[in-house]
Amino acid sequence: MKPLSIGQVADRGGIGVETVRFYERQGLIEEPPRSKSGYREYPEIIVSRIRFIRRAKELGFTLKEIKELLSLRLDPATTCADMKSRAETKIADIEARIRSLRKMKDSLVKLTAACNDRVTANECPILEALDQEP
Amino acid sequence: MKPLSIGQVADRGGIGVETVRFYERQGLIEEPPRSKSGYREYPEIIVSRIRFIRRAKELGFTLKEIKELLSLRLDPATTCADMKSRAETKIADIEARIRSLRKMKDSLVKLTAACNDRVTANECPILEALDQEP
DNA sequence: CTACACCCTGTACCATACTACAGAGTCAAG
DNA sequence: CTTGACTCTGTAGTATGGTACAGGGTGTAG
Repeated sequence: MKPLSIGQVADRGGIGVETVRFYERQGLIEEPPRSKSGYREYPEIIVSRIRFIRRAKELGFTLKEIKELLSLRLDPATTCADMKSRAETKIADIEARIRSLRKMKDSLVKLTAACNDRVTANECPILEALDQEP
Repeated sequence: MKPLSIGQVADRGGIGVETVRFYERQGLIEEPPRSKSGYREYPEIIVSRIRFIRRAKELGFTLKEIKELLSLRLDPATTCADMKSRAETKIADIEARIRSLRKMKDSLVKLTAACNDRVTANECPILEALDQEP
């Protein structure tokens, strides 16, 4: 089991070398031991750690939240219920963002529909709407 | 029609004084004339300009996009169809973001459902999923 | 032995949309 | 005339998630 260089870790994790160092600075991955010349020497396990980070990012977690998830994972007192609760909070969060985006979309759809009604007129309903009183 | 001070403009527009200056630096509002002591003196119309910015932001446009909308508005060659096309691009954009969020949500919902199935087990399906191979 | 890829630290930079000063000048009320 | 609120410029900081050097040292293949 030879230790991995930072470049090998980056490749296997599907991220950049700079990003690995960035995650280290952010406390998402711990500082690995160094070779006598100062090179970082990673155990294989770090790759799954990076995969964890990537998957969690895909699920909408921020790096700050992922840091918490990672420390939860290491804590033997963490229960499945703890993780579930985090996931549920994030679900609520995502739902709120979806609702907000849907509101934007609905307004825009209404405005473009109004455009269709008066293709010939010079005044544009979109510009008019944007000038409305609060 | 007395000119408005930057503070009055900020109050009426519902934004901060620093933000008014920031918008000026960003080219979203033009530089107003100055009093003999160097104070900015705004015409009333600037307030609707700021309202325009605020409403467009609420619709999901970035400041950069809003800057374009504002210059389109001033250009007499701009047609309602131009505005409609911008709005449609933004709608597509918002829909993509909604789809992406929904994907995240679905994955999280599945994971929390898996949690329910094995409340007694020690291993957590969420942590397991995050450790999966790419 | 030389070339070239890789690694090191530290710092600065990208976009986004502000926000917060410092240090100075101005305006209006009492 | 003083006091306090307001304004000025310019710069720097906030959060987010990286990316890009510069200017060195290291490791290995031919």
